[in-house]
Amino acid sequence: MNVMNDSPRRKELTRLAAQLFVQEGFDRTTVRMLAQEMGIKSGSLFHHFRDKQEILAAVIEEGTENALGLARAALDQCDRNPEARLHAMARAHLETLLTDRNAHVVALYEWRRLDPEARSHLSHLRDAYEALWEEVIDEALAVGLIQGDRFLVSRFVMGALNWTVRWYDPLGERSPEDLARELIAMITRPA
Amino acid sequence: MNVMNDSPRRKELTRLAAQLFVQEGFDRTTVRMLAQEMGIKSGSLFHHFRDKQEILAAVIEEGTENALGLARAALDQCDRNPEARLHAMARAHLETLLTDRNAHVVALYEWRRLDPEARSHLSHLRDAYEALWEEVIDEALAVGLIQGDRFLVSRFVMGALNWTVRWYDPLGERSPEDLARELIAMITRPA
DNA sequence: GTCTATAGTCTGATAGAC
DNA sequence: GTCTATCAGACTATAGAC
Repeated sequence: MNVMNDSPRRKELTRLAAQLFVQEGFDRTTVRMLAQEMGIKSGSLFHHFRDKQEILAAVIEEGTENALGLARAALDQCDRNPEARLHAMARAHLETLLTDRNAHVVALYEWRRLDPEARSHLSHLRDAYEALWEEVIDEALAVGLIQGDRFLVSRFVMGALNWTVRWYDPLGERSPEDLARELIAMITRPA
Repeated sequence: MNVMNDSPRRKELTRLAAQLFVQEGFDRTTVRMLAQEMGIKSGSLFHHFRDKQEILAAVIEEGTENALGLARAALDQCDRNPEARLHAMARAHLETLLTDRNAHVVALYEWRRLDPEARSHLSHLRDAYEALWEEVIDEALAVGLIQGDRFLVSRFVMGALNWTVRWYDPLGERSPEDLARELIAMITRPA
């Protein structure tokens, strides 16, 4: 058994699993469905992952790492303007969720299906991502760009963003960029 | 078989099912768990409901009807002030979601698990509820209380509200009323 | 690394007695 | 309206050959 490695094969399997978990949900996705999507038989799956739980953990880890990396990159390309930074975070977040509906969606919507050990192992990553958000929101509060309670504002903003998965139409006319701009406009006060 | 009736017994069973569906999710809730919670054996369940799907449909119907009724009642107690009406809607929505975490949560989070027939049967109810929201948001847009695209604003607001289920702590210090006030303050422009 | 074959468990649902 | 008993199928995971 070849668990806990980072082989390219495992990466690819994780990517395919993310897709199925988004389409069907974790509970309804069977190991047979996963294996078929990967072009192998269900028994072979357990050479790469100890059990189904480990597949979920791999997907969520990848999704959160990816979101964190993209958010940091987006912030690095900004100047120190709080509105630009808020916008960059919202845009990066929406692109990880909506562009090729993948691992980040699973991280958000199937978190509760993780067993306790995996959850505590991955909570650091998740906290780091949320801390980045709270940092940017603090900056916006500090200059009066937005007002209110830091905790509530960040939860409301992330809720508005995360819920887009439920109604966004990738074939429609609006881009993730459009959504980010409208959301930031909605919550910020005119200068 | 006694399906499609409105006996008090069935109402009570629906209420208990809602609770389990919220705790465990629809897929992970077995008919045996449902039966035990109701104090009967699993076979007896199918005297009240044709199948597991019908239990879900009953819960979602009840949750949406309840939310719709409470929203209408809240609006009737308002004057015509758009901000008061917005606040009343948000508060009613949060109370159905957070006060005794019940059928409305299932309606929002397990909608995709409905089979096509049930979905099309219940979509009228759902649409009526969303229409109420868009009406109130239109009123706020008309007087310049909020700005932006009607469709996007309503989706963002409902996202912020619906996501509260994931982080709200009923034992914490904030009431649904507090949340409603903060959210409306966040999105409205000073007069 | 993938296969076949299957163990062992749990699932939704039914039939018929009371 | 509830019970017991059970069916038939689906599920995760394992063992051992190649």
